[in-house]
Amino acid sequence: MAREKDEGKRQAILGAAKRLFAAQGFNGTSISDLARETGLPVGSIYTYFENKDALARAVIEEGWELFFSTLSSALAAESPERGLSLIVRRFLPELFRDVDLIALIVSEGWRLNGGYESVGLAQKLDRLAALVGRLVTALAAERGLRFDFPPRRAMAALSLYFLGALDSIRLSRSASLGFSEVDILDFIELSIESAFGLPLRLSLPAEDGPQASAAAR
Amino acid sequence: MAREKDEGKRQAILGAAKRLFAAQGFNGTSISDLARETGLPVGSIYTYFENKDALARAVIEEGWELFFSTLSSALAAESPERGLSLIVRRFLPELFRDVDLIALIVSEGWRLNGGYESVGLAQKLDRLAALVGRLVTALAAERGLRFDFPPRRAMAALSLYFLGALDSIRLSRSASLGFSEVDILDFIELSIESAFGLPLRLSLPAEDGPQASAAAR
Amino acid sequence: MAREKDEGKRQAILGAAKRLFAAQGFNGTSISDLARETGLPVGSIYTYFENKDALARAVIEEGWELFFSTLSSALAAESPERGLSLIVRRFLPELFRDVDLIALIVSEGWRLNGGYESVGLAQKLDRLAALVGRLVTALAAERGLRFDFPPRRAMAALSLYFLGALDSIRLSRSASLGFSEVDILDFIELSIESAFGLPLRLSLPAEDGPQASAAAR
Amino acid sequence: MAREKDEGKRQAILGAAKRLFAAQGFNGTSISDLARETGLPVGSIYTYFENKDALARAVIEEGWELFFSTLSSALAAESPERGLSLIVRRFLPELFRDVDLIALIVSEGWRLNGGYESVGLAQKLDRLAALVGRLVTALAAERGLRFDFPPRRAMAALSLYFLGALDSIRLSRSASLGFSEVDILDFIELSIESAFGLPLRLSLPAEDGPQASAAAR
DNA sequence: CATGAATGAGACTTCATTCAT
DNA sequence: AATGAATGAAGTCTCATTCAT
Repeated sequence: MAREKDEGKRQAILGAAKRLFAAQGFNGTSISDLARETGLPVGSIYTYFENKDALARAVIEEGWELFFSTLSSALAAESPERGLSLIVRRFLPELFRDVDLIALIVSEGWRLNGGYESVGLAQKLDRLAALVGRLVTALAAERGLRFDFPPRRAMAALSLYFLGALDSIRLSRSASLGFSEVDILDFIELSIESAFGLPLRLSLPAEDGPQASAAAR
Repeated sequence: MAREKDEGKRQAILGAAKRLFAAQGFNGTSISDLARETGLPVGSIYTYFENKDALARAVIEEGWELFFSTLSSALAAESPERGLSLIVRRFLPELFRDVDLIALIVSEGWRLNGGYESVGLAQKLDRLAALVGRLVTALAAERGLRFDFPPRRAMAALSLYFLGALDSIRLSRSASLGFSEVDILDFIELSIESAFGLPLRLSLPAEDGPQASAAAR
Repeated sequence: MAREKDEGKRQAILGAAKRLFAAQGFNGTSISDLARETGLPVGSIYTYFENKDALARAVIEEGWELFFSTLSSALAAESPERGLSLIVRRFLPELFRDVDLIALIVSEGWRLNGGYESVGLAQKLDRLAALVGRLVTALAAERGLRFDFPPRRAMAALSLYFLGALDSIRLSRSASLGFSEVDILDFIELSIESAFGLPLRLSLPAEDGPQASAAAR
Repeated sequence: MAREKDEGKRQAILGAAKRLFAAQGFNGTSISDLARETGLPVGSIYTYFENKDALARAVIEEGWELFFSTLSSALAAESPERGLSLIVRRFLPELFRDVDLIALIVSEGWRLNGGYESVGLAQKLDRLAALVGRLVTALAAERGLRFDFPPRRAMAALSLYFLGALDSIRLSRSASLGFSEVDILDFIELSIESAFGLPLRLSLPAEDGPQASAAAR
């Protein structure tokens, strides 16, 4: 038999693409950029991905899959409270390391052949909203709170916080704007605490505080 | 004789660039696209702008200038309360018509030769933050509230809300995500009301209510 | 005003394309081949033709137009007899200098985007058949001959002779097959003479005999 | 163990090549096309043929060999009259099923590395001409006719009819030109009959008349 | 021998920018 | 100043052929 497709190379390409697409945009990144970055010859990129569009879609798809599966499994066996803590203190910081990936989805996704539909964004967000929605509802019930948010507004809020956090962090990283990731996280935490009337901070063991994620960059 | 460097043409180019850069990205828009869109010959673009980068910078610069001067003058003579109302119900919806321009600034701005520095983003945001900060502080004082937000976190919050709203709206427009601009605005309003304990809705004359922003798209 | 599109360059490209497409096939001819052949930079080819397909279509279109208009005007004011002589002794030899053009139409035309339809071949042949048909009918009438050829078969015969002559000449030029253009012409002449019972040879002034066309290549 | 260089695979490749080269041209057919068409891996093509050129030469060579041997054996034991009938009514229609193969020879053959020489076209045509020439001479002698055709012109005539028929049929198949294969065959038959003053039609047993060729397409 | 991943030359095409007119 | 043809670098992608497995 001949050589098998080298998964390592595939991942290398995917990684380089994630980095460069996010950094320079889809149109601003050339296949030769990817070749140079990975050390592979141009032709090899096409051994692993049908074309540039397909590569971008794969970046988005696999990035999302990782993100979502990490999130769900993280929340699986936790109490609502701890779940929310986890999201803010563990999951978001981790996610923020891949901030550029989400930027890619948001700012370039629809430019791909076929637009957002081809990336299945609506469906992805629905799943995400459902996941977080369940958590919030459970927590509210537990606390005896009643949110009269219609689902539309809940999704809007979720989207605003999520995208806002991501973009703010991206911005704060590439320009010096006077605030950093920690400030964003603190603000999110504060918002949640005041919305639910509970101190998230206390419910988390100390092992990996906000400082860590702040130090990440 | 009459005119040298016809300002009308300059504006036409600027307008086309704003539209096309935002719609197709900086790299996805060619000078011929701009020529076709404006009806001007290719060469004329270079009469008014040194090159593509300079054009993008001008788009951002003038877009921002307009945005900022509109905002400041809108807030100039108003009471803090009305100021906040105005921002949410008048200014933001108007801003959201140019949502793509801000996206351009955020997602492509730093890609320009020289990065955000050449665009002066930090400085721009500082001015914006100061403006809103004054408003909020005044309002808080008036209401007897005490925010212990350090300026860093205040800016983070502002950035999160601002960018989050913009991106969410952008997203909701290009994909069908189950929520729309009105939901975003409603959520922002609610957040402010609950933060300051005041009903924004009431403080605004009826002429242009939330329906307007809903109808906007 | 800027430079005007240089018709000379356009013709140079067209000529090179005619030659090279016919010689190496459409797929076998690269744009750089054309650039090298014309001495123009690659980009300039695209100033004059939208793309390779459009160039091929133009080659065919303009070649045909020239061919057909030459033919019709040549026949306009002639008696049927002289018309037939002209075709065989003047027109065909001239046409045979562009033998490669017809080969291009026949062997590559349908490979173009859109096939023969996009080239309008059927219509072209109809016009040609009508033109020759009128001539033949007139001649037959004059001579008291009655051809019971249904139009289908007449077109078939025309096509066979026409394409057969062209391909034979092409072949005899690129390989050494033991016969040449003159032999083809002689045979055609003989066929016509025996079909109509008239000596074509006599009816033509001597100025430009078969030798000339033979010497042409 | 059983087989080295499986002849079946070789034939599969050859068949696919004949089909695809004729349909899409030599340059328009990729080795992967052949691999896909045959179900063989790319590498195997190179096990059976040194390279693409060699494959094309083999296609032509073997196609011609088959054609020629079929023709000679068909004519071997026949009277000249029946021989001619056979050619027109049996052999040509059969040949016309592989019209694209001859087109390949004619239009692409000389493009191969080395031109027609490497394919031996001149020699092939000589053999063909000799074969048909013998037949015609015999027939003429039998009928007491005297053709003063020099061999050059005879070959020219043969070539014209042969190539003309092939190209006309090809053309009539890919475009809708108002005539079809039957018309071509009828015209050839008529030409022969009038040249030799004999009715071909009658000399052939009924089993496979002109209808067959009509039905052929 | 069989396989198909690897490779890099080269195909078509676009485009920012210049500059003759 | 106005125009748009000219240009060549660079982009995406294909492909014949090789060669590790």
